Amino acid sequence: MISIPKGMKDLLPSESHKWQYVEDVFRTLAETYGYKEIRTPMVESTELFARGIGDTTDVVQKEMYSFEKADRSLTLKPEGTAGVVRAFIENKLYAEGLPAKYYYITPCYRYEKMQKGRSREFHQFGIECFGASGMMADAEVIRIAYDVLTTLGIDDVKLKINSIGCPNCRAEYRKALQDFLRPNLDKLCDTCKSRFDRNPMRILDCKSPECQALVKGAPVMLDYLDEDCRNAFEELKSLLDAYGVPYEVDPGIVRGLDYYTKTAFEFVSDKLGSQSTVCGGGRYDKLIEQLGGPDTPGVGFGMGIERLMLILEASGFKFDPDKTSDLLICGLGEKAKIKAIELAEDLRGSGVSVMIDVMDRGLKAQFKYADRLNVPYVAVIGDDELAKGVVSLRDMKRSEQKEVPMDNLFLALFAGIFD
RNA sequence: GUGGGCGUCGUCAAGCGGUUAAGACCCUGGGUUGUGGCUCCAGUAUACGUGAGUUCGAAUCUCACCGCCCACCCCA
Repeated sequence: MISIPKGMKDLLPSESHKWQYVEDVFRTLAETYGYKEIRTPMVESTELFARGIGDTTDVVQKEMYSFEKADRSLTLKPEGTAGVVRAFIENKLYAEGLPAKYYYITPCYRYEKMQKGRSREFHQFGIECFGASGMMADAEVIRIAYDVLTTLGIDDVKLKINSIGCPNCRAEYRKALQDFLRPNLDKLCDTCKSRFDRNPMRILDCKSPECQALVKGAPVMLDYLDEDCRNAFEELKSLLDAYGVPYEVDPGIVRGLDYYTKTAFEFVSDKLGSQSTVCGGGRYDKLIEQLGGPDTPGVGFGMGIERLMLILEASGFKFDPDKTSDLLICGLGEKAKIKAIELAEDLRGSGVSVMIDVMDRGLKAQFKYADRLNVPYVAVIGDDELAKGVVSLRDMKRSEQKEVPMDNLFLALFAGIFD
């Protein structure tokens, strides 16, 4: 047997309607806020991610699915933003006027060890808003993510926000933090020692108790924001208030992708095991320029669909039952089968979902089949019905049956003849 | 890359050194030749992850490998 590669998962028919529902909620909401869908390729130049995400990040250093083809290094997209930015620049979409507002639904690939809420292929939907430097955009982006969650009935996810400043204030903070930690450098855990130079901010949310203790009283990024960044953060908070989005400030939120500036946020849930983030995002004012575009600010988020599903399952969300068809037509005998096909085609032309048994089974089996698949109506055509020009239409829920003229089948189905 | 847990029919799940390896669900057929869900009966299945070892004898004990899950790390 050839089995599925590790870290991959089939989305089976019994689950797909749930995904369709969730994706539809997102799509609809994004468009409600004026965002348009953009679809970019699965495969991009490796360099796009190396430069965009940052070549010191874990994602780029050890998690990318990269391969060589015709002397080019290509990579399966590990996240959604870089591709959208590339498309924005390459197609000169900035010439169409700003802001540019896009949403996407895409698979992403990261070569990681699997656990709850984490797989090597995962799906993400997200939005990007390019061109706005003010916090109105950040607040709107966060509001949309919040809207998706609440529309899906999720009320126990917490929003954490932070500002990680601009390159200027961050450099200063970084120094202050390193000065604070340096005396105890050798007491930090091994991973944190290696973080000290590379990314000291990560030490702040290390889980080892020793590091936690050493980090107590460390300087906080928020205290090192320059005036512009500080004002922006204050403005963001009041705009979120205006939108009615509850949040808590968490100085520990540090996004793992290098391109973030100022606003950083996460929606976290306690239903996800140790992978608590269902949605993450923030502002990236230098990314577009860094990738060769005009100096254009941006802000966006990505939401993990698998993780969203885990939350929905855990909170007992009731999806609409998956209904296969509206009607099953049973033709008994050769002539009746032909008639069944004609009727079925006719109804399908009117948008009704109709099934006909293709296994040549007995009537009883066909009724079982309809029952198993939750088909609400069954129409039987036998010799009697053929002679009279009717079908025996059965309402499966009520266990009631009536003869209906063949010409009237469509009307009968929607006129509530069993009422 | 580093830890921990677990692998018995399609699914759930007994069994813990000697059994024809239970049971339930699912599926198929039947209980008046054209009617489902409930009930009754019957039927189908190459189920002990793989390979060695211990033993008269292994699903049951040992080891290795593989796979799955969870945690560290990182993130959606």
